[in-house]
Amino acid sequence: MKSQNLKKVGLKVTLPRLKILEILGKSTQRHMSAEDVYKALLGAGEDIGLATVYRVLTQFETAGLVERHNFEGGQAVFELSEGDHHDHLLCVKCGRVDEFVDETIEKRQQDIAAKFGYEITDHCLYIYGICPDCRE
Amino acid sequence: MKSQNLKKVGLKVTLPRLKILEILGKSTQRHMSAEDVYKALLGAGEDIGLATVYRVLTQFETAGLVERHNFEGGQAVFELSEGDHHDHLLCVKCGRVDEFVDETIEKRQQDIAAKFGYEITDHCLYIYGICPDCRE
DNA sequence: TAGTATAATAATAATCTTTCGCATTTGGCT
DNA sequence: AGCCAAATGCGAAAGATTATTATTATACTA
Repeated sequence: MKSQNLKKVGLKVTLPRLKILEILGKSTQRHMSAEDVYKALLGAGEDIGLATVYRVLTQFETAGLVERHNFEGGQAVFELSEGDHHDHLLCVKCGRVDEFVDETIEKRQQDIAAKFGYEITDHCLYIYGICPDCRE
Repeated sequence: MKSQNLKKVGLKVTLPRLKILEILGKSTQRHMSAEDVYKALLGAGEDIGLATVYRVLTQFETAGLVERHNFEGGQAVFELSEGDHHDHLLCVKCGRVDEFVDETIEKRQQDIAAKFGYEITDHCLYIYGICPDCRE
């Protein structure tokens, strides 16, 4: 139940928040910009302001319900957190996004951070390229 | 000689371009935002517009003279390309940036891209954390 | 070396993304 | 049902970047 998630992180259960969670969960694109979410809401007949979308997404990020990614191209995108960390492969032609997990890379990152004396808070790996479909 | 670099990539040798290259090369910060470069130019007594800085940096990026990074926090940063690819460690407290190269990670990325059928055009790995100095 | 076509710059306006401020509304609790 | 704090909506504002256009500088040619 979505409302439980919200309560758990100390956020009131409001219609905008539920609808935004629903959009993020149901959309065919896992990675959506605030604008994308806003348009999807309008399309679903919900009258929710863009400012609210931004505000809510930022709160969700802080609460750990969604992750924000700064891909190339100006706007940040958000995706529902599902416990598992993963990295991204992005097609520069069609915008397709694939996800992957690689334990070797994860471990190396830990090693590197340790070598430099950093305490890791977060990390992201973006591989840009041309996806199989766009290579003819 | 800097002017040779410019000619090589088909850009006219102009004062703004030379000065921007110089700033990027001499600054103590290797990673500068367009605004940083602009301020440095003003500080050096050069009267070059911010729009020109953006335009030139974008041209340099296209020409492969500089790399643009979309770190967290809104504005893009640029650094002089020096042949060698490297990744970044960033301190979320003080903004310090360290660079590293890891062959194991590079190889794994190739493997992953191959597995998904992507032809890599670019990639970036950002590890965010707290640097040794900021950990007391 | 002067003349000319073309590309680059400056300045400003425009655009795009994101955030802020404040009046109004809603949710959670009694 | 009723209150208080928190959330929303709307519009304005802020910040980053790009576009427009008239002016200026560069590269090339004679």
